[in-house]
Amino acid sequence: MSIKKQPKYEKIADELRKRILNGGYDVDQAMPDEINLAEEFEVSRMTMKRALEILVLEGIIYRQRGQGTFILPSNFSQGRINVLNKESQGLTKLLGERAVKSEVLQFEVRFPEKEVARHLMIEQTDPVYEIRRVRYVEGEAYVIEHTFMPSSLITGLTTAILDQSIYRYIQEELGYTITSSHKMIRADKPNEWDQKYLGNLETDPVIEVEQVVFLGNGKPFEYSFSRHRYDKFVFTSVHIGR
Amino acid sequence: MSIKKQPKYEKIADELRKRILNGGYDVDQAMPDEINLAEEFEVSRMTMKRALEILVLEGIIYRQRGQGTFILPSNFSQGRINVLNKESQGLTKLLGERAVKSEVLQFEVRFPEKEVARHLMIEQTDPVYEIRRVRYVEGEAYVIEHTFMPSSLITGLTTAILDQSIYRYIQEELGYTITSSHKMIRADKPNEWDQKYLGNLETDPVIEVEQVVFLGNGKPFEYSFSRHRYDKFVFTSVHIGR
DNA sequence: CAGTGGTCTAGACCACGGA
DNA sequence: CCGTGGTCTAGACCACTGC
Repeated sequence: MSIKKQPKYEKIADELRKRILNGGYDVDQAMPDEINLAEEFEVSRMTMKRALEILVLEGIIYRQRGQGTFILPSNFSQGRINVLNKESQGLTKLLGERAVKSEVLQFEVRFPEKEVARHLMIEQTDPVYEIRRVRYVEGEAYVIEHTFMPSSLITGLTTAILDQSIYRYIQEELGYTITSSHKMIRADKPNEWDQKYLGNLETDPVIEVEQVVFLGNGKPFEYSFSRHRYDKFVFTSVHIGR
Repeated sequence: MSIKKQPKYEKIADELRKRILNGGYDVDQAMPDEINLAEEFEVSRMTMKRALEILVLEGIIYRQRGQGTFILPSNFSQGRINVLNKESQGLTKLLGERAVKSEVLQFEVRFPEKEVARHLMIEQTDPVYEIRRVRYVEGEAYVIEHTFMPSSLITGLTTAILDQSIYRYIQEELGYTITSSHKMIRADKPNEWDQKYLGNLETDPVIEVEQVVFLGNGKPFEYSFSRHRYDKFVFTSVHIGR
């Protein structure tokens, strides 16, 4: 449904990813070399390299000079919601079929503290929305979000929107693209809010994600603290190289 | 001191990173465009793109078609040790000047459980080292590591090495290169070991990192669980695009 | 030595944003 | 329209691995 023009290297990466996950290549031996793949997809070698590089960064394959390209057996199992380093979509999209509901605890406009203004790259005289929501997955509380957004940028927010997905509103109604995010992940002891709304015991830790999210025009539009139930989430991350 | 051949795009990225951090470019306006930069560094436009792409992925700059390349004000402050998504070096290197010491709690060779063998991509009949260490930074306990390594791959380990840095041994003595890692980060309640060795209270959470680390030849050599004091670490991660 | 992936080039063409 | 970054090419040359 996405009408977006997708570059060749992305289409190829998608196709190869599908093949690999469906067992289209033998795990025990090298995949076809990049020259053959380039011929098959009728692209230049550089473009094929770029497609393969995506899969390398996703941790799906590894490549070795003089040897070939090999599939990396997928590690790690589940049980918790897996928040990949490569996504910044927000819960609603992350879960797909599972029902996500929100309860709005706070929704107001005010002047930001210095720290908030700094992260949003605005002046302290530019008003921001301050929002607190509890997010429920299939009726169970999973996350408390505490979010700041510049009201001049994200206009027309209503509680009706907050009940659903802010991200969808920003992308579909306001027409912005969301391109990048900077996250800090840490653990913390539960505070009163966590205990009250996440149903946490005094001894249940929370995972807090402090995040700045950017639009395609380079402007930060969200500065938020999300406190997750420790038994429901895990954060994965792949690092390559040097 | 590194005798390694460094590609042009890395050298350029290093130089630009230095300039940006030293205030060499005005934050309020676009950096020189890629054509001019390519001329300055006497490389092709593609190579300059690649250098700039590194900085984009590091979250230092952002680029916009039709607009230019801009510096992204560095967000986030400190107080805890910052474990970047882009590193897999191990504590010793991460800290540099700060004194890191280890206390070896366990060091033996045995046959691995099924899960361990699976993550290390070996048979259950291939023996592994099982190692538990407490890592101290300036005399204070920061992390408990529980590590498995194939003994056929990482040969000649001794307690003397474990007292220092395993990674240094692998790279400098065994001559391997460490290229990538897959991490899962989660929070947990402290167990007996955490409370005993990290000096944690019953209510202090820990951050557990489950990790598989790979050598340049694609072989996993480490499967480990590191439990960090929640008040000493933070994990950062930058996500770009699409 | 042959076969692989890694780097780099010079240039074409496209897409987007602002004047 | 111009100036920016994004995609893609065809090919050269290099570096590493294993035979």
